[in-house]
Amino acid sequence: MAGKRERHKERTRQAILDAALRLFGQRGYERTSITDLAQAAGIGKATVYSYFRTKGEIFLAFCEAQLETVRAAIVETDVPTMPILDRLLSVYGRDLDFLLDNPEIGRMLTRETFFPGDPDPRTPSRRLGERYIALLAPLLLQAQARGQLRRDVELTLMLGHFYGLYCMVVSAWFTGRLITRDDVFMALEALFEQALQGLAPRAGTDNSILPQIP
Amino acid sequence: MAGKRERHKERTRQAILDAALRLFGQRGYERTSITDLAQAAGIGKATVYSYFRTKGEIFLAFCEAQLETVRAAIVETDVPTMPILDRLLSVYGRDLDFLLDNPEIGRMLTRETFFPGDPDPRTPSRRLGERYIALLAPLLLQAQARGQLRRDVELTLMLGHFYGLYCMVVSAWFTGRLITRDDVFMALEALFEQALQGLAPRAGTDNSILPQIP
DNA sequence: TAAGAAAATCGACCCGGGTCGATTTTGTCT
DNA sequence: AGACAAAATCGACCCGGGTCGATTTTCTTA
Repeated sequence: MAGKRERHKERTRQAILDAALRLFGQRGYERTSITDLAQAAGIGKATVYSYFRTKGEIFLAFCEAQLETVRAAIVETDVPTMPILDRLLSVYGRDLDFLLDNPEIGRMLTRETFFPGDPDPRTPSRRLGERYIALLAPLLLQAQARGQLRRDVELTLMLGHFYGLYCMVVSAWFTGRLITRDDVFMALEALFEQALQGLAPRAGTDNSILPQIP
Repeated sequence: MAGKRERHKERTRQAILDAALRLFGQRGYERTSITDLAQAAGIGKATVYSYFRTKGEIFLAFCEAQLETVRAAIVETDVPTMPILDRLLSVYGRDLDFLLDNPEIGRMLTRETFFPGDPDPRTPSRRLGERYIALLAPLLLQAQARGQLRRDVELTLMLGHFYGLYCMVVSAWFTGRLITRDDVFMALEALFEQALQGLAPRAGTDNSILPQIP
């Protein structure tokens, strides 16, 4: 009988995550103490720390489970034949919906994704970023192949471009510059369009009719 | 004699900030406790809290002072006649230098600027964002007036665009995807160029020679 | 199955951020 | 000057995240 210990550990770990799911959802992250989690999981406080190194790590594990759902919905509703702009908006739109529906979690999660507190690069928060890349890279590659995107730009940079604009929009929501889902979504759309069209003036745009000042 | 009390309060406040400047710089933020600050400022611990609401607020006050220097250098070296791309790079380059030279402070500061922990919008971290806007808006307006930027795009959106890309680059540094100052700077330059040129294919670019796949 | 090693558990504890309420200082009014 | 109110100060305390080391449980192997 190989791995009775393993199975037991796995069950305990899951018990902690279950407790987190329930308590975080119920009282929120801040108002849930490690002791609470330990009690709900039926173990001692110190034992929690032999499963997770910090409270934040529990939170991230909790988030990964949540995001699994969101991501599933994303790939499900994605329509590969649509223009890249629509596809991108649809992908990020899902994520935005989740954030706006779960403000407290959303705040912490975004924060941790873009600017992880722990400088150590082998921490779970990195996986969140990687997940994004894995999700978006194929979209962009396809769009490149179809001539909807420039081919002379490194994939990473293009990915970073859209990712950065998304980050900006979320940040604006964070800081109260954008409030409703519509505000946020429209800003994202406008920025993505700008990214595709470019901010430098193009011939034929009405902005070129004004005289140029040297 | 109006305001003896005021003057005294001001002096105490300054004493705390001086202590912060010294101790944060010496031992770092995390390793400096409120008690340390209080001792160094020659007051009781609880008194600190009648000047600042949280430790983070002290940090932000400390940062504002630091950034004052950086900002001064920025406006000083800015050359209004240069192309907008160079001006933007020069502005953000200053900031990047500061971040890279002061990693611990830089990490926390950026984090707090983009994703403030306190949801309350009247907190000092907001001022950091506002400062940015005040710094960049004139640059962009001038560039618009000179025909270097599209005129049919709202200023806020354009500002957000560059700001977002900057955010992305800093985030990539944070998460160890970009390491050296050169990495970071080149990425920023590439992204800004993309922003100006657009990511959609343009006639005359070598990317259009490949066959298009419907 | 008994002994000893390795892993898991947990209560007691440390530490630091933040609060409370009693006490002192300062300013005001007569 | 003296009495009174308002503001400022601070030591003692609370709370929660995280650690330590002694104790218990499980696995190994002979």
